[in-house]
Amino acid sequence: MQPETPTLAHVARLANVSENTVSRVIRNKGPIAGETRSRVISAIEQLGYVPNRAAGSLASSSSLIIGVILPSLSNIVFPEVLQGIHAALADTSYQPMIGVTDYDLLQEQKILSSLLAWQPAAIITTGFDHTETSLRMLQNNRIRVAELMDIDNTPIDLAVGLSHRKAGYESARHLVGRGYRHIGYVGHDWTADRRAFLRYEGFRQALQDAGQSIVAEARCAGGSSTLAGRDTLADLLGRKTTVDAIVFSNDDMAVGGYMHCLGAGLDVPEDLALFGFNGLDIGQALPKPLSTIRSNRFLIGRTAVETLLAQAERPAEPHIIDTGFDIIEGATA
Amino acid sequence: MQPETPTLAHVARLANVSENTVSRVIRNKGPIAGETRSRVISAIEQLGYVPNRAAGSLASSSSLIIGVILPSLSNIVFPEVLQGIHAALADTSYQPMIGVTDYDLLQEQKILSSLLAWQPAAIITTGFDHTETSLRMLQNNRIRVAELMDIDNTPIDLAVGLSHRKAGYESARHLVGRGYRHIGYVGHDWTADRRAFLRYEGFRQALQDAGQSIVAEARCAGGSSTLAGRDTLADLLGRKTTVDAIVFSNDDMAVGGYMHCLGAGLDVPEDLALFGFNGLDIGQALPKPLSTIRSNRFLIGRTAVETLLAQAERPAEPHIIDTGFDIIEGATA
DNA sequence: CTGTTAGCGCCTTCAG
DNA sequence: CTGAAGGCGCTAACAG
Repeated sequence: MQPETPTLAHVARLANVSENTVSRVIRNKGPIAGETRSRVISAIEQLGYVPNRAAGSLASSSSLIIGVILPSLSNIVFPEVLQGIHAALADTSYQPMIGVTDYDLLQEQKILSSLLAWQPAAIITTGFDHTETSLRMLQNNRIRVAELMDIDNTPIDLAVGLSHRKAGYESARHLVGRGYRHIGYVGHDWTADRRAFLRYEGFRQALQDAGQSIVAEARCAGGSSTLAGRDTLADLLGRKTTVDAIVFSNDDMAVGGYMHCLGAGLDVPEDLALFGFNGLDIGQALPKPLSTIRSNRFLIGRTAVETLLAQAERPAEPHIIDTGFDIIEGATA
Repeated sequence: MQPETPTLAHVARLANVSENTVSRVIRNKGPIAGETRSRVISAIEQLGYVPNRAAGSLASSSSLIIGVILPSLSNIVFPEVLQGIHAALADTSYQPMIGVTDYDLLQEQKILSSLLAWQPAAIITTGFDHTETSLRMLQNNRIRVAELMDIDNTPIDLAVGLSHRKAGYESARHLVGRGYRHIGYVGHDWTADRRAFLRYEGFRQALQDAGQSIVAEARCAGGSSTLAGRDTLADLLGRKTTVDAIVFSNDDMAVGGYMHCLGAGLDVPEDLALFGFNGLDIGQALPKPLSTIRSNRFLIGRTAVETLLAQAERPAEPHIIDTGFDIIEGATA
């Protein structure tokens, strides 16, 4: 009753050719007579044949899987990267296989090993921090590897992202250019988020280059969130330091800061200017759109996949693609 | 120079057993002498052996892949479901393989076919709407299938979610109970989001049962978003109908509505009460936490995986798991 | 408790 | 332009 699922052999018999020919038609490889091809194609359709990917992978020792390793899904930034990856994969036969590390390098290593067991065509991961073992696995494997988000370092094969250091620098320049002279910082824990730290570094450097310094700073424990942004800004303002502008570690925190100002009756930006990072929708939907930096997450994901698929061989030299960033003027700074 | 990647045969030789024994140790299957097992394990570790999943899948005609089909990644709700799926998969050897349909059933069918080509252990998808072909593929395949989010219908195998009709009903009851008598609705396009429609239906029914009706309603074209919520509420209020409370199609829309009130100088809930759906963090970070319904997305994903993995065979009767919902009182209604 | 024997379905290599 | 042969690495079924 279960109709036996068709294999290459079934298609071949029906089309009166060898299995090999069918395989060639499917993979668009080698010369095929037009007439033969159409005969094969109609046999495939007639049977509703779908190739068994496991068999294909085993025989060719490489699969149509793209391994994707993300630090988190709760930060909307990474689903957006994933969207870009999906968009680029949509018209191909590749499928993403996903792992989430929770910002834990050992977890990354475990996931990497599971993913490599599928002999994926490429691995996409985040940042430059990996365990020794992870690095070794990646290097002993000639498959392509993309490291996303950050470009302030040398990748194994390909890096796609933006300079967080530069982005941090520019946010300070923006505020200084607008005449703010008492600039503070509100952020979250850096240990898991090296990029937030790089932005902070750039920010500090820019203030220094402008003859200023950070007048006050507060960081919460744990990751970024709107609630944490609200509470951490409240903390900082409780210290009564004179502050006229705040750079936040990202938009989540900044939106939280905005909420605090609303609740506390502070006018933004007259009483306090706010500046974020990422350019999330939620920031742009505030009564006054958030001044921030757009970080093109979708583009990062899409570009990575496009670049990886364009060339199956790992290039001799590591390659870096800067997807850039833009300042969103907004109305809060 | 490339150290040949070790296979079962290498491990077997080193441990002085047959390949089969190694395979049994790895899969924890069949009786193995303790001494043999530890010899095999140390050989595995010594070689850094990682099983080739493609070969395993081919031989067993079933893989450690869980196919996951989501309608979208831009709505934070689905990444949250994905988190739940990941959490339940974390300590297993299963890997999720993900597809995104953009709310298009034909796209779902294509993704389903690609996923099935990997002979996954199970398929997790969303809602009850599928093409005929998709249904046939799922039914001819004895693998387990979960349909998430919604339980207002009969699933193929397993449904995990909540009754959106009931949730809509309860939101109206809440508002009526609070004394609101001029209740409106602000939503987005239902054609792609059947669940939003079900909530609306329940909402309408509850008002009717209470001898009331929807005094005004506005729906934007396209999906839900904070910006759309802001603009659509503005539209509705522009009509000058008397309204004292609004039920939104979800929290994104409701947060947008809150933003409109802030900008327009309307006091919430004195001038206008707002009620959402989902219980997103952002709603709870508003100066007044949003009154809404918590929909337990993480739990839905986790429960689905746990239930699917608990039993490899599809049960005789379709099964429904209600993950429920809670009213979050909040301060906006 | 362990080993032997056959494939799983496809792709690669080599002939023709 | 097409076909035949062999094997990818693992697991299932059966012996012993």
